[in-house]
Parts: sequence; C-alpha cells; structure tokens
Amino acid sequence: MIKIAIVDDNTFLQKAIQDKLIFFNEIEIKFKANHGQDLLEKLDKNHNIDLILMDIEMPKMNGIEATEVVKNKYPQIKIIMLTVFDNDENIFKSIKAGADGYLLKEVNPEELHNAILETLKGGAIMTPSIALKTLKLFRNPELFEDIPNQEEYNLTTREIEVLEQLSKGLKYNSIAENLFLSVGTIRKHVENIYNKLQVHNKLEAIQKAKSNKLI
Amino acid sequence: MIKIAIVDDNTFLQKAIQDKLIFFNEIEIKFKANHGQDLLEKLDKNHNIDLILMDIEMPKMNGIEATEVVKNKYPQIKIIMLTVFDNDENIFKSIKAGADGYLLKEVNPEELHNAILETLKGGAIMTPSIALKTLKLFRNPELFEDIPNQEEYNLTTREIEVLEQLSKGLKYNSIAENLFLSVGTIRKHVENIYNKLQVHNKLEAIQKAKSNKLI
DNA sequence: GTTAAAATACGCAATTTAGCGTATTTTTTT
DNA sequence: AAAAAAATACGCTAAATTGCGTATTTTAAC
Repeated sequence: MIKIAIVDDNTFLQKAIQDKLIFFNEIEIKFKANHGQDLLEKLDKNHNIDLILMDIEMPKMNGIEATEVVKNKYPQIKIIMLTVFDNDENIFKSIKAGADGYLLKEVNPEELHNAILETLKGGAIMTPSIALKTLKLFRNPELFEDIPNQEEYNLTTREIEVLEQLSKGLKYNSIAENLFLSVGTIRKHVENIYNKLQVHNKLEAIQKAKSNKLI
Repeated sequence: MIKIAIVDDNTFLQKAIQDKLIFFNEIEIKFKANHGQDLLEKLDKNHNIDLILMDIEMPKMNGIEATEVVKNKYPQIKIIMLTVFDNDENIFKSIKAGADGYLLKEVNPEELHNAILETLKGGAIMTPSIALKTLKLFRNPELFEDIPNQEEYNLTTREIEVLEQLSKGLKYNSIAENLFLSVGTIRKHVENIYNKLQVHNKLEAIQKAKSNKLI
C-alpha cells in the first residue's frame, strides 16, 4: 500500500484530489491537513507516510515552508506540489525547498497516479508547462536572483515567437523565412511588440522581455 | 500533419524510432540525418520541419552542437533529445543548447507521441529520471558555473567600453556623447569589434561577448 | 627615439530598422 | 451570427546600422 497525505486549505479541493485516486486501490489516503502547521502536527503523531500532495497557497504555514520543514525532518517522505498557479517564483522556491515534483491541479487521475509511482521509484515529474519554465530558468541563471513582479504586457503567442527569433540576432527577412511569413508581417509584429513593451529597438525589447520572463 | 526529422548515426536506431511513430498517422517523418552536419545540409534545403528528434553521440557534429546551431538559425523548430545516456553533463549541455525536451531511447511509443504533442503545444517533457536530475542541478547552483571557454579575441579596453554601452541598447550617438567622442569613432570601434568577434550586428556581438565573459 | 598599436575621425554606399497608416483575412469570443 | 482580437500584408518615409576605405594623432613597447 502507498500511504499518502493531502495538504490543502480548501476542503473541496482536498476531496477532489482524493476522488482522483479513489480507484487506484494500492493507494491509501492516510490523512488530510488544512495547512502546513496542521500537517506538521499530524506527522508528529504519525510520520508513516510515503508521499505528500501539497498545496502552496495556505494560511498559517504555506506549502513551500512546510516542504522545507518536512524535507528536513523526514527526508524519506516524497512531496509533490499540487497547485493551480505555475508562476516562476513558486516553482523555483518549491524546488529549492526540496519538492520532488510539481503538478497543476488540473492533472487527470492517470497522470497523478503515474506521478506518484514515478516519484516513489525515485524519479521526478512535472507537467510540461512547468518543465518548460524550469528549462527557461536553467538558461537564464541570472534570473535566479530575484523574481520581478510579472507586469502584464499581453503579448500574443505569435508576438512571443517573433521576439524569440529576434533575440537570436536574426534579421527580419530570416525571421520571415523561418515562419513562412512576409517581411511586412514581421515588421508589423515587431511594431506591435514595441508598442506593448514601450521600447524602441530590438535590444530594449529583448531585455524587457527577458527580465519579465516573456522569453 | 506534424513534420518530424530524425537525427541518429545508427540507422538501426533511426528505424526503431520511426517504427515507434508509424501508427500515429498525423506524424510524418520528413527525413532522417546521420549526424549534425547532415542535418544542417538537409535543413538548408528544407526547413519546413516542426520538430527534430536528436541523438547526442554522433560523428562530424554531435547532437548538442547541432542543437545549438539549429536553435540559433531556426528557433521555431522544436528539438527533443533522444539518447541512451542520461549523465548530468549531457543533460545540462543540452538544456543550455536550447533543447525543448529530453527523453531516453527506451521511451515507449505512446510517451514519445505524447511528448511530441506536448512540445509542439509549447510545453516541455522529460523522463522522470531526467527531471530528477534537473531538480538536483537546480538545488546545486554552483554546477551552473561552466567551463570558461575564454577564447582570445584581444579586444582593447576602449572596445570593451563601447561594447558595454552597446549592450545597454544605446545608439551610436548616445555612446559618442557618453564617451565624449565623435559618432564616427564609435562606428569605427564597432566595426573593429565586429571583425574581432566575427559577427555582423549588435546582438551577436553582445551575445558572443557575454558568453565569453568579455562584458 | 623609432616602431607598433590604439584611438581618433570622416566620407560614401548599401542594408536594416523603425514609425505610421491602411486593409484584408483568420481565429476567437460573446 | 455578430463582434472583437489576432494575424497577415503592403506602402511610404526617416533613422540607424553596417561595410569599406582612408588618414591623423596619441599612447605604449622595444
């Protein structure tokens, strides 16, 4: 039997997670906790737990702090973060705190089950959107320092795509070729990007995009 | 239709990968290449490719170098590394080179298919063992310090100074004002910098300077 | 003190970027 | 079905960048 604990301040979501696992009969929900402190108290009474599914946003003690404490006190217990938000700060802090995986709550039952098995086998799992963010963090180690407040620029996916190509030093006609578009279209996208970011040349656009983790 | 290229020096393994995808009929193997150089030549003729499945250990040009080149020239093409080895160095270098995912060759057909779809949707995928290694790398930031590839470009102090200003996004006449020089002089310095670094525009110069820690 | 390297400066031509307007088609949302 | 947003495309003009040549002055090296 695989012994699981669920930590979430929203009892409705606690139940939703439990329901996703109900049909896998080698899985046993040992207990549920409403926040970090609650979890610590319950672990103090019974730490015979294989894996914890941990929410992040919680009162008293949030999931990241709780992860750090648990991983220090009970390093053998695996922890998968299970949250609705996938912002860089949470991902990064969770990893630093020692989380073994990071999933969005929209995960389906099979994926969650598989994630639990893989994690207990010693691997790690992430949803693709999270994995992508970790890769991006890897490529920009300077972003490890501080997490600036994500301003809202509302760039479209096409605009981001153009920005990415711009950031490689490609000129408009190469970008046009790469994306099978006319140069005029690229120019228009660039113009719109500049307006949205309030900049006036490539370099400023790229810098602003990077510091806001748009690319 | 999803247009795929397979790059592997072992034709037997090429075939094995192809076979894994043969039953997914929205996937089309556009071509196979035997090594990095072969890939680049084929992309030169036809870059209408959505995703590349890339081996790492190959003659002529290995998968990591090839990834770097392709990602610079055709940033819109996704690349999944597909290899038998999962050592830290390869993983780390692949990520730095811009790979969008990292799978072991033992991956089963469904997982590979799913990985391709997720990657094209803009996510990233990794096998759990790889994901674990990336998490570990995250927790040991000192591993980020890579080999200082200090090539000798012999930039003068004035050139470095100009390069630093360039990297802030300043235009020539602002730099001239800042340094109390004529615009013509700045232009000449920039030209000399470009020659020394073997590049042809600001962005490339800045990237090369940064990756060689000149600025 | 001569030589070499670096820094300074201009001119011309070609290419690339940037700013602004307009307009059609495609996709998404309501 | 209608409206809004996104993606596509072109034209005109101006500004900025890049490439190549030449030349003088200042600084550093031998």
